[in-house]
Amino acid sequence: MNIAEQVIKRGRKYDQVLDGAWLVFRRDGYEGASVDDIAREAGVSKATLYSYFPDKRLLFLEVAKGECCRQAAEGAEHIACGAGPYEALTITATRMLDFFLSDFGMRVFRICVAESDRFPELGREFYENGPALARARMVQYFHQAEARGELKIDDKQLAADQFAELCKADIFPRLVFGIGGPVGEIDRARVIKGAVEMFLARYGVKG
Amino acid sequence: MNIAEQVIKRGRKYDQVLDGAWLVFRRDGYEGASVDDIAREAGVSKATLYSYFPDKRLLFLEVAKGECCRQAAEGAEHIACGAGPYEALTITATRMLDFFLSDFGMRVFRICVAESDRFPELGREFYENGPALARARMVQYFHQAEARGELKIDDKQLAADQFAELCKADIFPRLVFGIGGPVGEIDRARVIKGAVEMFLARYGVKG
DNA sequence: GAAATACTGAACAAAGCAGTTCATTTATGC
DNA sequence: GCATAAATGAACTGCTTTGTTCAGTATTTC
Repeated sequence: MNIAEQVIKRGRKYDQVLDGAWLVFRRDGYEGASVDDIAREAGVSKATLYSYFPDKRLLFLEVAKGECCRQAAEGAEHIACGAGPYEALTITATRMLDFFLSDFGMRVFRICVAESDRFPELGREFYENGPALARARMVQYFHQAEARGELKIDDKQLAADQFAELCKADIFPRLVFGIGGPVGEIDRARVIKGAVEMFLARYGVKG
Repeated sequence: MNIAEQVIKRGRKYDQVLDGAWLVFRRDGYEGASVDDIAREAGVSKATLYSYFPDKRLLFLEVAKGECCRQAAEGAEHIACGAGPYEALTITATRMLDFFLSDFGMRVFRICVAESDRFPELGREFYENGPALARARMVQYFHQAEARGELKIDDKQLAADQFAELCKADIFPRLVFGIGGPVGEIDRARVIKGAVEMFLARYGVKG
């Protein structure tokens, strides 16, 4: 299946190690995760682990990069389908919130923030494979919508950033700081509707 | 000066310890800061430190709480002064960005995110003494502005959250993930103008 | 100036950590 | 079935960490 990979990094339990490491890292963070824990969780001896990766730091980087790429691949579905801008934006906002609210999204964000001193390249990697891609896709959509006379946007990049940010209103601080229980469907709908309406009030073409 | 405090927590170098601890914690994070470092930085022996605080965890909590309160006190200046909504919102946005962009704001945010598992109460403390206060003040301003016929807002809380979020557009991700160098005055002006214009397009009363 | 209190510095125990080593076992290729 | 490569596990080094202890020194306080 992946002969090339097995040649490059010899060993059949390579993926096992990565999976276990990702599990432990996202559970305990970088410092909190001990190599013994990772080896145990991966069902692999520590010696095996160290035969793949020279040290903990590089293991972490490899895990994080892999996750970023996987995330980018999954998010590759196009952002906006047909219909009018109201529907397209609503769908986009829903997708974004799905990501923010997912356990995965939150973990990745937390780790990036916490370890960006130790791993400067990590934040960049995540940003370029996540938010930056989404933004590029939005800008592209804005061009099309503008050509159709649905929207009128001068600074499209800023508009994309604004929309992404609007989707986080209320919800994001609550998540990040752990306030007020789980975010319900009602909260989500309120924020999404608010974001779309605000965006269209600014950039929509009346008609 | 503060006799009461000195009675409660005896010892003359109490504040020295708090100051040193805050310095080291914000520089190295919770795990990264060693008690020896803190004691050295505070100019105090480790034994003295441990005579004030039973353990590292509680020292950190005390430091963090103190900083949150101090921050709340400093931010108590009223958010919006006279003039029209455009000017008032611009001033508010500028203040918010000042905080986000400050070394202090970023540190606090990073620590809250990183340690919110270990210290659940910390995120709440910060949120209620910071963002929540600012929001309350904005909601209050919205009421006044609406009474003056300047704005028209149904869900004022959401509007406040949206505005705060708009101020972070582009800038916040760049800071958090360490992308693209320092944020310049031009970037700031662009985002602030964009936030105010978008907000007024949605909630402003045409005239 | 003397008694009470706060502080120091250095050593200490106990635990946890990353990373190494190696004799032994297991799987793989031919 | 045999040779080679991969994996094991357990012990071990060396280091850092938190938190304690205590004999001695500085600072208050009256």
